[in-house]
Amino acid sequence: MARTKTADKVAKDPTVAAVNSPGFHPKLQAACSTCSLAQLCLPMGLDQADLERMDALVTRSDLMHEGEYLFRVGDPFKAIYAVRAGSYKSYTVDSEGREHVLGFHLAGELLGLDAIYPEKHVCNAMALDTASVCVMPYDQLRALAGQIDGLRAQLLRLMSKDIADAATLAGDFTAEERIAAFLVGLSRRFQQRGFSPKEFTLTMSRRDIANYLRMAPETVSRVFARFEKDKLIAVEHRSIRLSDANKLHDMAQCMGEMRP
Amino acid sequence: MARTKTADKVAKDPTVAAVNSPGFHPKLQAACSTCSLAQLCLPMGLDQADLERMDALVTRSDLMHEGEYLFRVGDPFKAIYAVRAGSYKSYTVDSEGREHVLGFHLAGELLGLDAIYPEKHVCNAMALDTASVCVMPYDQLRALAGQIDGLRAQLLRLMSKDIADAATLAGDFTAEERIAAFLVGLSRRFQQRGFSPKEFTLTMSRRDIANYLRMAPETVSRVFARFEKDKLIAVEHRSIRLSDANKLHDMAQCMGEMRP
DNA sequence: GCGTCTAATTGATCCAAGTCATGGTCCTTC
DNA sequence: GAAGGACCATGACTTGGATCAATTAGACGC
Repeated sequence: MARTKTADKVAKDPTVAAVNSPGFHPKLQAACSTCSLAQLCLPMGLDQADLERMDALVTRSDLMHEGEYLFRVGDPFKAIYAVRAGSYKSYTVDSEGREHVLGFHLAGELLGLDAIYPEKHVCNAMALDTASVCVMPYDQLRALAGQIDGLRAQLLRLMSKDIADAATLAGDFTAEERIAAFLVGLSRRFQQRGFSPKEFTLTMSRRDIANYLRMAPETVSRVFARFEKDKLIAVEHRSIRLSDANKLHDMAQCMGEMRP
Repeated sequence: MARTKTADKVAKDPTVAAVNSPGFHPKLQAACSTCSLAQLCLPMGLDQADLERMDALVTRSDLMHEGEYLFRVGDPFKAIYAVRAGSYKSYTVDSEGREHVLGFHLAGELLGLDAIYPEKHVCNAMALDTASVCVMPYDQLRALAGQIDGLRAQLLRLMSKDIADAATLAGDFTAEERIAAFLVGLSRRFQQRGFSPKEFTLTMSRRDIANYLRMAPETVSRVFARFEKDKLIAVEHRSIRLSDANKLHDMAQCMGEMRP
């Protein structure tokens, strides 16, 4: 069945929209020049002088807690965000009240790129755990991207990647293929961030995973159970161990890379 | 059922890869400064002087015929293309041999953006009818985007739009919702290009539409038939008349905008 | 420690859409 | 203009995964 009737209502009560709320005043300088994520993030490849110019425009948000919003649909678009720590999900709610998870965002990944065109946010971004972001005011970022070739190139690269990844996700694949690709993609992303690619903890609920992968939460449970029976993974609550990454990789192969 | 087993093999024989083939030498200057599509395309909003700088880097391709390739998976990424006339489809073929249509591209729309990150093409782009493109060598384009604020802004806007559109398409919707959104989206795009939003001709086959929308070709036929019975549309071969655009729009509402 | 709440699992049933099969229509091509 | 071949439409049947229902397991407050 194509559409999950379970693509259900928003889980959490709308709590504070941390960054755009009136009481929020990011003041802390961030420092791309000393950030361990710089090689995954926008400053990739910049030299020391250019990193310092980045530092001048980037500020960090306060710590946000699970369920808090970074931005909401309709908020004016002011800045691109880079996840500094923790993780976020982005999602929309359609006119039928169904929720659609667009992505999960880990440290070093950008949020808000889809708001450039309409100049307002078109999705909600919610912290999945204790998290924070670097705030890059778009006008300033765009201006700096005019001056620094490497920054401009990397911004375009990262947007290009988002386009390709979204297109892959849109493809027609079975539940098993999608889940395998999801796990393999997460594994790779954790590895890039210096964590174990074999064992990691999911910060998102089964419901969010299901919603992201266009299936019912029950299907996620069942496929996890089947994968466990087939000794591909070991699941316990939200911690996952990939026991047979090769087999999983084969199953995910058809989707190529995926960036959940 | 999630995956269309009918996500079938490539339809046409691989014919000449027109632009990247050895014999292809685009020489004709294109002229953004006099192009009627400039307000939809990359040069949107540029002044006369900047348009002339665009003219200097843009060349036009020869006319291509139905079934010819603009680029193929694995081709080195050299340029972004803007559709000048006619239409293209972009698609991948996965490791199981299933075809996945990523999009249909009309005049003024860009092709090749997903190749920036990997520096090679990750999909095939095939002409659906007699068509041509403007060729914008990426290195030069990126350099010029550093110098012209409006060009940089528009490039980022268009990529932002692609990200949002791909995410929408990835969502979980019924066959009827997806087809309604497809028709409404096409209608709007034809209108933007000065054609009737009520009556237009599909350049793509039912099979391509189905593949793009993640369903079987039979489902497209059946939904078309149902829409016709309900007096929403009138179909004859590949020409479509939207008889009740409002109703269609309501059905598509849940997907927001869509750019097939 | 005990009640409450929500997330997750598991089983039973159902249905939207996929698959298979047939026939029709419109091109080409020789 | 006959033969071959894409397309496309439509009916009959099947099925992957959704839905519904019941149960269990943590998490949190008091």
